[in-house]
Amino acid sequence: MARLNEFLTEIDLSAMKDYIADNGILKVYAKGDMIVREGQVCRYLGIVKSGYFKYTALNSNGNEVVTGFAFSGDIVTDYVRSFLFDQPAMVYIVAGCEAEVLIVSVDAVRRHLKERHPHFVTEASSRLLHEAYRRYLDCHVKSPSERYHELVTHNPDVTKKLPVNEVASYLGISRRHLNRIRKAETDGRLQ
Amino acid sequence: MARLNEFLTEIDLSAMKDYIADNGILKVYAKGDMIVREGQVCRYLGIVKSGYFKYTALNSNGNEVVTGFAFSGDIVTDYVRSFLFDQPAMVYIVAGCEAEVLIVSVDAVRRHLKERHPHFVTEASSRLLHEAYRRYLDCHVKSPSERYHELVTHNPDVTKKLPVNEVASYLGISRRHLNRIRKAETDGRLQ
DNA sequence: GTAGAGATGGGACAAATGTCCCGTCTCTCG
DNA sequence: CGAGAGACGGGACATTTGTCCCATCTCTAC
Repeated sequence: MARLNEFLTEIDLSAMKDYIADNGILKVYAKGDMIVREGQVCRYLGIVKSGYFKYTALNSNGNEVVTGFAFSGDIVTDYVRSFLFDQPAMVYIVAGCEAEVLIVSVDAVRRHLKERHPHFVTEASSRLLHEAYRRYLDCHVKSPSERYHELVTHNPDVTKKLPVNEVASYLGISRRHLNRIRKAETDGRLQ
Repeated sequence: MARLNEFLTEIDLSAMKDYIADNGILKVYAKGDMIVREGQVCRYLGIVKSGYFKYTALNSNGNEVVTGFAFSGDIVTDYVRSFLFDQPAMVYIVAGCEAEVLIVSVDAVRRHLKERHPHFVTEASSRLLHEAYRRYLDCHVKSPSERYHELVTHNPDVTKKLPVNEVASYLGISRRHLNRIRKAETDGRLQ
């Protein structure tokens, strides 16, 4: 159940995780604290120990849109831009509630992996590409309610623990509409 | 203006392209012919010499949804599933009109790159991940008309040459609605 | 305990988007 | 030239989805 960046995917990140477990220091984030802002390069990489983070971006109206999450046990960082290319992040990474994270510097992990696990980046990028591609196709091919039902079946815990606002935003719909989808579901089940 | 898979991105694929230019054989596809179907592993990899291809998938109603294109000069193949993992494609690759392609086998390219350009996959996967991620964010953050306007400004030729149906499907909206967006645009310009 | 903040479900209405359909236009084929 | 196929723009209407709002509920701070 490892998640690098916000992709809910089954990638073997043990090389990276072991390094963090051995070298990380514990940091506590209050709700709303950010690991990185859009436009900043993310210098840290962590494993979530408690609480959760959301990845967000701003739309043209200046409203926050949730693009992904990192829960307990997940790796949290801006892999795609900061880790790979030393470029500023396109997203914010925000604590959804008080959260503990074991963090190390991106530079240190990069050095370690390059020396000890030279194929890590090839593997991780390829598998994340696979996942990003699947998600891209999902956006095109599936309706919001289809995606909601998949989320519920694959990650039942997620939909229960998170605020409705954030789930709706993640699905690309309004809170009001997610309520409608949920109501239709329970109504259907009651008949 | 290289495109690996349907991602319109500026990746240096010269190593791959040079190999195809030297070893490829020319194949002609009629409109509607497929390079690969969903569920098949794609064994070929090509450079489009004339015409164009569309990447498509089926939604839950069984309707075709366009997820990307490959135009003249672009590489066309199922990189994410077939090339990387030898897994069956999640998409169809269909000739949008009569098209000529210089093709080689995926196996041959893979062997060549592994020997002569050992960093190719790391590079290509990382950059495609970057592009796939950007697109994923776009889906979340931008409205259909915002995406239409970006498409028009970045690829004006594309929107002119393609059937309206296919552009609309690629943008994730109906043909009717794309017409509305276009009309609003010209109306605005006339005032 | 109590007041305030924030999350929640849902009503009423507005806006966005899809579906169906038609007349027109262009192109090909005979 | 004439007929049929297919792409196109857009009207009319239906459906989906968003916005605004409110009453309720829970939790926290004092």
